Amino acid sequence: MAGNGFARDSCLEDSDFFEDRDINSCDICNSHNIQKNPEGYVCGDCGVVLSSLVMEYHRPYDESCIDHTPRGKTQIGSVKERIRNARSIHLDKLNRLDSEREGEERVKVSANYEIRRILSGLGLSLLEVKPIFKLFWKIRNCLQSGTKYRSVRKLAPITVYLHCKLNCKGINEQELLEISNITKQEFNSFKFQLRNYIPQYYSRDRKQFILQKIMNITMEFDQGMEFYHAAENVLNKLWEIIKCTKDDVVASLCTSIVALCETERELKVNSICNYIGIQMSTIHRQIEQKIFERLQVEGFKSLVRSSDMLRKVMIKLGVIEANVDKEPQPVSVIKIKLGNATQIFNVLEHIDYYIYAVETSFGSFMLIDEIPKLDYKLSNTKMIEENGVEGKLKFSIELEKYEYPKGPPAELMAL
DNA sequence: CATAAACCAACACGGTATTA
DNA sequence: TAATACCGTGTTGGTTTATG
Repeated sequence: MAGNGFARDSCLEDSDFFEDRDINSCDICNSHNIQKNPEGYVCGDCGVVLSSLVMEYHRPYDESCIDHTPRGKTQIGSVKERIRNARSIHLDKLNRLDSEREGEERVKVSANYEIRRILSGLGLSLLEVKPIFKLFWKIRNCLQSGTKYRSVRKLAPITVYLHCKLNCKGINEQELLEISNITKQEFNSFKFQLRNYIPQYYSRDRKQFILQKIMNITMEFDQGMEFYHAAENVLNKLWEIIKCTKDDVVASLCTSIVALCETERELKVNSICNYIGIQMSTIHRQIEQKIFERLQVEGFKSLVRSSDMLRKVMIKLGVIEANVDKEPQPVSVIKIKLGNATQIFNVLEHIDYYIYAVETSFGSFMLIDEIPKLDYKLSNTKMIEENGVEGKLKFSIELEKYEYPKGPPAELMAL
């Protein structure tokens, strides 16, 4: 019998031996009146509980016993015994509960191990293990058992990634995928599902993360705080237009705009892209689409060739300051066409802060940020340039006739 | 029948040859 | 060597299909 399907259970021989053993006499009085109850064998005459157990405990649970089991748990009888027992269903349940608990504990250990492995593989600080594990456990408890992302090998890298993103720490997605046991498809499809488990991921403060990147770029190219603040300004002013892409791209876009708008143009867009690890063509397309096409500024040739034009647009939008001394005053008229404005409550921001979705003449919506103090009861946008203090050019948007949004789209002149 | 996985289309992004 | 053009690949987010 021994050595059949249960060969892995090293105690099988013992249990067979036990089953066959003759328990028909009391250890003390040698009476043959032996009663069996669920807990053990009792002598019917003297009431002594016999040392022979109804069930064997193959795994010692007594502290004085040395625990040789690799999994370190107490097993309730052998498989055979559990099946034969009258209360086998109950025992089975207990056993399952027990192994479940063990499984969860094993997951905890291997998750910690895996998180450490990934962090050190990426050269990140191991101080973050605890919060990452917390996040891991939180997500895991949201996942139904049987879901494939519950496995440590898949969930751990995702959690590390999330933690870094949520805490504004740089993380290289490619490296992460390389050292972890998860495919790109799985990683991405899970990222897509994330909003169900970690809603704050989608409302996280991306700006902070991007600003960190901008700071890195500033330091890398010795640009000084002026450059940083200019890029920060670009980020804030154009946020609603440029935000729909990766954080890295937004950071490089902001710095590239500032670099292109500088009259000397010492800092090359190319080198920014190389540093961040994106392609220059990405910035090219971003500026072409997000800036020129969105604002319907005609005449974009290519990234660097159109940098003068970009500078003019930025000055007109009040994103960067005009250099009054050297700069010839802009002559060309830049038209920004906007349709009807609709007021949207922005849940992510302060309670009395509104952004406006403006339908452009080509159907899509453009969001205008940073106009919180306007009287939004008036609509039909009209952009008016104001001469503010210190010769700075500043725009405000006047909203009229909000009650009649069906009127013809207003063509706005930003002059 | 509910949920996860696979599929798909649009478009964002990256690689590279060519050009200035 | 930087800038540009072009095209292949990757990503996204919704829809359909499979599965238990």
